[in-house]
Amino acid sequence: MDNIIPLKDTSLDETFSKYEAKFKALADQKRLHILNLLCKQESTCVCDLSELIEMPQSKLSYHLKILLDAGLILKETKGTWSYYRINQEEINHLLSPELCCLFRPSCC
Amino acid sequence: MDNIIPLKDTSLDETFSKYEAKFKALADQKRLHILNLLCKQESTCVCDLSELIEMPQSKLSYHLKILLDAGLILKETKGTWSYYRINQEEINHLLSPELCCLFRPSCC
DNA sequence: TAGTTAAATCAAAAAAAATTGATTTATTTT
DNA sequence: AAAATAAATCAATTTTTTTTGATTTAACTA
Repeated sequence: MDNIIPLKDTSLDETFSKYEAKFKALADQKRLHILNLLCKQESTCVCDLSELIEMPQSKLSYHLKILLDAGLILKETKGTWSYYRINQEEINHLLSPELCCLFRPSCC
Repeated sequence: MDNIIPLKDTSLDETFSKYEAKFKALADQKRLHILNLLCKQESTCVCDLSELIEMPQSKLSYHLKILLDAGLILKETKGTWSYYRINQEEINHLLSPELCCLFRPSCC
């Protein structure tokens, strides 16, 4: 019968760890810019986004993966193309209504 | 007559830059833990916090400075002591009501 | 006043994250 | 089928952030 009285609050640690990943994903100008563009675009493929944001493809893919892993965006693959869009629900759970406006189409 | 039609939206860049700093401050487990503790503590000096969180003083001061520079906490100095407390207003502007609960005393 | 304590800062080292250009895999087009 | 395109991944490098322990400055305390 171990761990009846845990020495530390593990669930709180896990909570912090979870949000750390999400805030890390948000903690970058380029990624905030990507999120802002994805808002206005419905669903966009990497090559179009790459032109829009003026960023080389491999670099963009790197940043998209970080946003995807954090659950802030969603991906749908059609053939060779990957279409990304914002995960509005997740953004809404995370950010203030006021801030959501930066990352929500036709709000405010 | 320069810059009548700016090539880029500078104000949006500035906005992203501002939030980048704030999210960077939030993008760390230890700092989230500090914020959570400061919520429950009213106002706390570094030495007490250092014991609570089991973190050496210089390391704690480093992280407190990051939170302070981002405007997420406030500092008041009394003699040799520095008392830190959460900047509730700023947190509320930034995070969802649901998330604010993690960093707000007696909420939820 | 001398000794102690609080907390910020510093410089060096370690760790983590970002950038770059090339490669790979799969798909589409000609 | 061959050439071209989309996008993920990789390895090497660069940049940024964090950690560590020591030092400094100021203010308490005995």
